[in-house]
Amino acid sequence: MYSSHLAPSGHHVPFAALGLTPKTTTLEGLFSAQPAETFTAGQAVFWEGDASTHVVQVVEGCLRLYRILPDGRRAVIGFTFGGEVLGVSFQGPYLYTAEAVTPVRLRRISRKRMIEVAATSSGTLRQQLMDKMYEEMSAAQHLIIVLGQLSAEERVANFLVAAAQRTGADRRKPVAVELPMSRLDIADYLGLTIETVCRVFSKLKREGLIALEGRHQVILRGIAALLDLAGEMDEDRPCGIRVPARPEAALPN
Amino acid sequence: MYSSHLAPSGHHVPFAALGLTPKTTTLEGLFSAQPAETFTAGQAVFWEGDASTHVVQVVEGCLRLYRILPDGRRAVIGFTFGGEVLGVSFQGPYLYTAEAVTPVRLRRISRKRMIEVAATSSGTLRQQLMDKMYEEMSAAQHLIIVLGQLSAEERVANFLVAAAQRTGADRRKPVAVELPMSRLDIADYLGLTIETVCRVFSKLKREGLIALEGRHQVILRGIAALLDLAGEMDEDRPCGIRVPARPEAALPN
DNA sequence: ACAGCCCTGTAACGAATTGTAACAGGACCT
DNA sequence: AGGTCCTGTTACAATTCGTTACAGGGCTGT
Repeated sequence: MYSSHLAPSGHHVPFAALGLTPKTTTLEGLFSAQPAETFTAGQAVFWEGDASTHVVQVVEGCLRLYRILPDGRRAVIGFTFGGEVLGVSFQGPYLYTAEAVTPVRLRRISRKRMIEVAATSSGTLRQQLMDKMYEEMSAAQHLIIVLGQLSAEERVANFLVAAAQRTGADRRKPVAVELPMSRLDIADYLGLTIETVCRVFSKLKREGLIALEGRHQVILRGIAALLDLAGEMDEDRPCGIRVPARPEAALPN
Repeated sequence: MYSSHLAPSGHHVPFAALGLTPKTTTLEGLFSAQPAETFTAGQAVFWEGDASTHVVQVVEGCLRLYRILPDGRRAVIGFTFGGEVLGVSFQGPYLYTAEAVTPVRLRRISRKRMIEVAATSSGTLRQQLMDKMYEEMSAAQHLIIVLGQLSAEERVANFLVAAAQRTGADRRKPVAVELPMSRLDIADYLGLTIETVCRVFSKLKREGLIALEGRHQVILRGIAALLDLAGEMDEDRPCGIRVPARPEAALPN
């Protein structure tokens, strides 16, 4: 989401040309050697609390990541789309359940193997893993701010803009965004109710900022306005106003 | 915040006894070779957006970690206390500003050095770094759930229980917890206002669950009840009710 | 000691969000 | 085609939380 160290392949050529097993010095190399597995919508890929035995790369489709609270509430932590990698940072049990929203194709590598390879290979793979973790961390902290500080409208605007960005579409012109997940998924992700999500969608539609094409497609018309609504929290755009620390130094506070 | 992998020191003894340079195979060893720096309350250790040049271990005191939003709102991401390590997962710029709440003593290691050592040393240090990242990730996701799903009262209960746990105090008996940060810090951390935090504190006090000793100390009387209020979200206690995926498989959803 | 300031606590009010309920629309089944 | 189920939408009532205002307490500096 932040950097593009995950170079769009094109790096494996030498090894492929030699007709050898795919090189194991990049994440792509490792994953591409694995068979693709298929999951139907609603099927779980792994469960919260299970030993994190694998690292997953989604090839195609959409996963929702969530936890269930003791009282039954559900917190959706995130969504994973094709081309994205999942669960790199898990030294302990999986922190969430991953479930297919749409039919999904994915590849898995055992964590054990990943660690072995990372320990022996050159620094490239290690670097990629670290980058992935940083991305995961960035995404988590972004969500923390969305949930902690933003209003319902701001949250939805953020969600839409983030979805648009994920597709790599450029700003400034209307973009059609696929939202394969249900309104409930979105609500549980944004810490809102399904009704609030609907209401905000309707409001944005009335204001001409978006258009709804069926349940799973939204067309963003006023991206600039949406970005504005989103508090421009979309990108890593630190508003690093270096407020000189208020001189409370002497306080025991 | 979750586990206590950071054993409360007592590990360096052998090497120190030999009078050798501190071993570089553990985090503790690396840090203990660094001089302790001092920060006064309110002073920043690093700024959001800066290149993340160092990894920090807080020796004593309390840091608050926060980001400022474009419109001036402040989101406190977390607090770091003595014995805890900070910013392990930063491959890119710092994601937040770290500022001393109380006077702080800390040690720093340059990230460059950390990477070099991790690359050459045995797996121990790498393992420790990964564990730290997993902890950071766990903490972030815990906060996501607190901010996204819990009510004001549940959030405060959670905060108190987490603070108690951090001290390593055992449940079941009253614990005195130091809260060096201000009410505003707590409010910005929990996504509430200062007044709401106060109200909930008052309510918990009325109900006899806590007692307030001055502004910076809380005595938890009914930890069981607080845990209950907190939704028992305190520990990594996954309520992994393996709900068999609702058979929406056939849906295009 | 006193004034002044900041942080904190309390209460009344209002706004934002949520819950409830009723209805519309599409997908699937028979 | 008709019926049923599920998702999504809208309106209205209920609740939570934020806003505003003000009072108390501790620390600072004169």
